Amino acid sequence: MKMSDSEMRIMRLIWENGGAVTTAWITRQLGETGWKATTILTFLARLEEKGFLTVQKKGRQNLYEAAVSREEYQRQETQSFVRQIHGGSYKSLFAALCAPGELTAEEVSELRRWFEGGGETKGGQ
Amino acid sequence: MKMSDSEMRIMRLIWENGGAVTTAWITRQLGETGWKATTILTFLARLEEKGFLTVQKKGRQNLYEAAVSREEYQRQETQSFVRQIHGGSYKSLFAALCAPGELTAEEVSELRRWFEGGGETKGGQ
DNA sequence: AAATCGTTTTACATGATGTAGAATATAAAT
DNA sequence: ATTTATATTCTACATCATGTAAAACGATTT
Repeated sequence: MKMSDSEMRIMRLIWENGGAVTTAWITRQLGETGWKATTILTFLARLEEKGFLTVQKKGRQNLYEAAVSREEYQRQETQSFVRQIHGGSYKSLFAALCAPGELTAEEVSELRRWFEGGGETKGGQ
Repeated sequence: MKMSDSEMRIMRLIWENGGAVTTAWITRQLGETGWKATTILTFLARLEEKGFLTVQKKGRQNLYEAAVSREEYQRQETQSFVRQIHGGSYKSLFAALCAPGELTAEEVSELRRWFEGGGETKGGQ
């Protein structure tokens, strides 16, 4: 299941926040988008249908919480991306990354260092 | 510009073949799909509109040729993928790749070897 | 009882995709 | 030259995802 750009924007907020959030809170964060309240609720409902959020009621309000972590989602998407675009070949992926102009020399050496260290990372986005 | 699954299937054939191909040739390769001739021609026309193919006429037949190499397309898609899913962070991408169960130990060491060799590859997908 | 507020339903336009018949142009056969 | 076969282009349409939000509903506060 994939999320649309708008849905992703909402998920990013929830992921960053960490815990459960109310519609009001989300709406506040999304102030600059100009999205109407019902529009936001539509996105939230779809995120729930798709299994990315769980909803629980507190009085008449909804509390939303991530059902899938950002890391988990990124893993899934990365896997499916490598399959789709690179025919499942990680070599192909790395070749694309290492094409001139893709990664800076610094990023490459960071990658190499990281590789030599056994690939343990928690940082990054 | 993105290509759909069906379009991609056709592009793969053309990329693998290398040179310019006729509709007849493509149709032959796609025998098992059961796609009607006009369906295939629709996909080809869309690929041209999107700038992935060039067409030239030879008599009343069309000759199609890739306008974008597979590598170029993969680079583009990889870039846009990292931006979209990993917020532009390569570290995030690597973290996703190295999550337990993503790459086999063998794949990791193959990648390391490849990396140490300077990242020159023609193989892979 | 009425007004308010948060949520759920329903609606709809737009664009991508898969699918292919109809129409057209053109080369081949008679 | 006329008919026929064939390749291509046009046109069409159903389905799905997405963005957008009004209408309806239910609980609560006034």
